[in-house]
Amino acid sequence: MTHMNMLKNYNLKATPQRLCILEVLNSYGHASLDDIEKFTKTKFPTLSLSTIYRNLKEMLKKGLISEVKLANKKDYYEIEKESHAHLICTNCGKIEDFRVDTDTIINNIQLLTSSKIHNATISFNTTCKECLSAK
Amino acid sequence: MTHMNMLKNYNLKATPQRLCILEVLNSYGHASLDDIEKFTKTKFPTLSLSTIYRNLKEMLKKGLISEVKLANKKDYYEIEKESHAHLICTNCGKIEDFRVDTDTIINNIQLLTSSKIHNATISFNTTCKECLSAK
DNA sequence: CTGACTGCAAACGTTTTGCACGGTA
DNA sequence: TACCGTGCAAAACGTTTGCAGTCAG
Repeated sequence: MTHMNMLKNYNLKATPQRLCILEVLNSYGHASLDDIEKFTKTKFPTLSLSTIYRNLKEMLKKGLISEVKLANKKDYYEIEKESHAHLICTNCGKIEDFRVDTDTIINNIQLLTSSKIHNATISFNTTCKECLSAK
Repeated sequence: MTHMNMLKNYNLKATPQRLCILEVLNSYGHASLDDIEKFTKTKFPTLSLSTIYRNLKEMLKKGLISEVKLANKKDYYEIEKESHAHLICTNCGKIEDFRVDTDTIINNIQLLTSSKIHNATISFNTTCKECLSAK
């Protein structure tokens, strides 16, 4: 789906600024506020920080994007997609997605805790394949 | 182990302020900055915010405590303990620990990704047992 | 054409810092 | 006693807001 249509589907006007933010998120996979600011400013020198803040908030509220909070790291933003875990390389800083079958985990823990589980957030600190072989 | 000894083991002087912060973390299980400020101020009206900030930072660096970052929530702090997941009730806000066998999960993902996994961070949004039965 | 969106600047809340004093080991 | 830790006030930083002008639908 085009970013244009994504915005329309969530009832947000397709402004150049919003398209530009989605473009960063899409090409970076996971982008911090600084990433977004730097990237957008190169294409759009007048794009203001408040616009970035306002739009991230708006898109978060509508569920178009989601926020990734990691210990000892700044927050990252990503376009909403099917549930996945994050692999963070503590050596090179890279963040990768990894499909995990959360349904099985969730069912298990639901039984063990007698609670209703809505969703899971999972991340791993790693040394990635590339960093391992570089050593 | 006493809080006094915990501080000594990590080469931190056992000041009343630090003991008080550890006392909140211990009794709350998970405490936000506001929780800590409110609690400490009742026992210690002059205890300053900078002291709280400085000490949390110091204890985090030494590994005496750890930071819990949750989506749509402020940060929480907890005394470092064996690895566990967090169950967050989206109804009453309560945060509970839950022992999970991360070793099995970690071994699996290590094989699948050819990376070295150091640790896992896992949390679940839930409706807890009590909130479920209250309905 | 109209309401939603933007840029700018100012306001705001949170975290950090400098400094002089006080307390732990 | 020496040095680390504290309280206070000010500075720095990140985020939000008000407003007037602009643009997408």
